Amino acid sequence: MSIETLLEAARFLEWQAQQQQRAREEQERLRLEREREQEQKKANSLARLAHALPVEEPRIEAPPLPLSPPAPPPAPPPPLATPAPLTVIPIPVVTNSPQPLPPPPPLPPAAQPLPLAPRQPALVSTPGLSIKEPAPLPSRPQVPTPAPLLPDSKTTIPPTGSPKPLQPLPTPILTIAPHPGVQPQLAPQQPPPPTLGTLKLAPAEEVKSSEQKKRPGGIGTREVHNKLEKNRRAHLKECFETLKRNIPNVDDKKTSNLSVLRTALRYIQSLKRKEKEYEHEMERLAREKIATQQRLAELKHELSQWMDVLEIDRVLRQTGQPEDDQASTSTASEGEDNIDEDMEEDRAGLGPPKLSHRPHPELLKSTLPPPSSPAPLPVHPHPHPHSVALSPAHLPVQQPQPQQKTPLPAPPPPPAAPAQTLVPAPAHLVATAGGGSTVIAHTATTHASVIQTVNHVLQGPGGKHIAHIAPSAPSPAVQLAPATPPIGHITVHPATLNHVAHLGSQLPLYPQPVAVSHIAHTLSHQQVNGTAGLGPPATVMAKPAVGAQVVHHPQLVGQTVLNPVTMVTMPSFPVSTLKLA
DNA sequence: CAAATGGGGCACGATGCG
DNA sequence: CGCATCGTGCCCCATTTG
Repeated sequence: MSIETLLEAARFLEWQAQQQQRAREEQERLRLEREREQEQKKANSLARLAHALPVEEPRIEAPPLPLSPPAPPPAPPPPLATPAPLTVIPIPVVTNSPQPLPPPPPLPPAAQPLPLAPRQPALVSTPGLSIKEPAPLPSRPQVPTPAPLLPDSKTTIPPTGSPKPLQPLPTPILTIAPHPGVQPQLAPQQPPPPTLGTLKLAPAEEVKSSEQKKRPGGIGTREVHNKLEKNRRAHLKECFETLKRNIPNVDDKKTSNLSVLRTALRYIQSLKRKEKEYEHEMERLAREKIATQQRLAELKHELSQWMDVLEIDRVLRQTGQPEDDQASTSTASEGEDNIDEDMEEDRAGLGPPKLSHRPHPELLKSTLPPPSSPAPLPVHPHPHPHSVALSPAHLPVQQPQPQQKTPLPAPPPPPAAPAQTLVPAPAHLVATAGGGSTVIAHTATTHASVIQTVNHVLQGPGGKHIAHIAPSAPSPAVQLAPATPPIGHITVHPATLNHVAHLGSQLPLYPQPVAVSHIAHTLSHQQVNGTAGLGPPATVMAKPAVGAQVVHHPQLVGQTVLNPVTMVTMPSFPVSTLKLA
């Protein structure tokens, strides 16, 4: 026999088994009905019922049981495989055979089957059989092939010697079916078969019969239940596998279900911890963000305030001293004129023109020799860091000299170059010295007030203005905000100082003209102080004593400086801290 | 409405395997 | 020996039936 034939046989058996099962189910139903009827009709029905049971058994037995047990041993897998499905099926075959007799042989001891057998075939089997008969018929020819296989597994079949080869199978099946304890007895021996759970009338066990009655569908109750249970376990296993796959660092093979659960538990706990950590981190970042935003808002607010003050200054200038502007511009000296022109040019190109001038009257009053100054120097307490206008103001003052008068030979080296230091550094405070020498103290931040101051200084009659800027510090002495960074630069030193320039009240005056000898630049706060950044800015301002701390600017030495200006780069400080001297 | 019935799940014991 | 698998009994719950 080829494997194919075996397979075919197996298929056939399977199909047959299915049909048999159906038939069996129907038969059982009918049987139950009959039994009821019988019970009702006959008081003695119990005994008869017992008879009936044996008859049924043979049916069931046929395919399934024999197959399952024998299957493993016989080499032919295909037939074996079939058995599994067949296990459910068996009955039909028997039923088909009009003669229940075949089954009885194994059962003979019971001897009861006889009466029942006839009934069933007549009642149940007939209808069921009638339908299914066709199937069995064809099966018969094929059956032989499978039959041998099965028989191989168990010799029990031959003994049955039933006309149908399939029948032998049933017998073994019966053996399988037995009650839990009986299972081991696979042999077609009689006792097991009767025990079939499906058969309600297990003679020996009344209790079981009652239980079985509870579940009429019962043929396969146990089997079905086993199947379901198997599925459930399979599902359970699958779930464990899934769980295992979702847990990192788990050996697929080593881990038992228990270890999987433990590992999963640990993993979940670690995840929870991480989650908490991340939450804390998020909260921290959120707080940080809020704080930063608040800081930003404060800065913006501060900025707006500065802008307001600046605006006020502008208004004051425009309204209160229009004349001064005109005067200052018109009265500039020749040299100053040139400078003015330069400044104007610069303004045009670099910054808003209007911010350039209008010193504050108070400034002039306080610092200048009162009456003489036609153009008061504005002191702008508000060093506006962002005002663009300031830088241009400086540029004209300082750059023009090299450019116009005598082009400087070479661009000064980055650190020492006056041009660089001067130009970029926004003027903050300006102190002017009469007679053309001017000292401009300025912060690193641009401020329109500086421009204005410069303009005034330059435009003032004879360039002899003295601008005094003093911080709002309690003492008259110039005090810059203590925390302010060091003074940036003193960029230009007048070629000739005819006038006294000073910063604050403490600035020493130059009683006499000073010969043009050098150009100072880039004096740091510390440098001016003579101390390494320890001294407060205010004192620095005063002490620079302008001349004392000067550094030579070879490029500018000997050049004509019409309107010498000394600019001191000062750290920006709050406007509030400054006040006009 | 109570009992019967069916489905699903859990627990236990038995068995096989590494 | 531990673990997985299987079969089975029992229980609980929802639905059906009388």
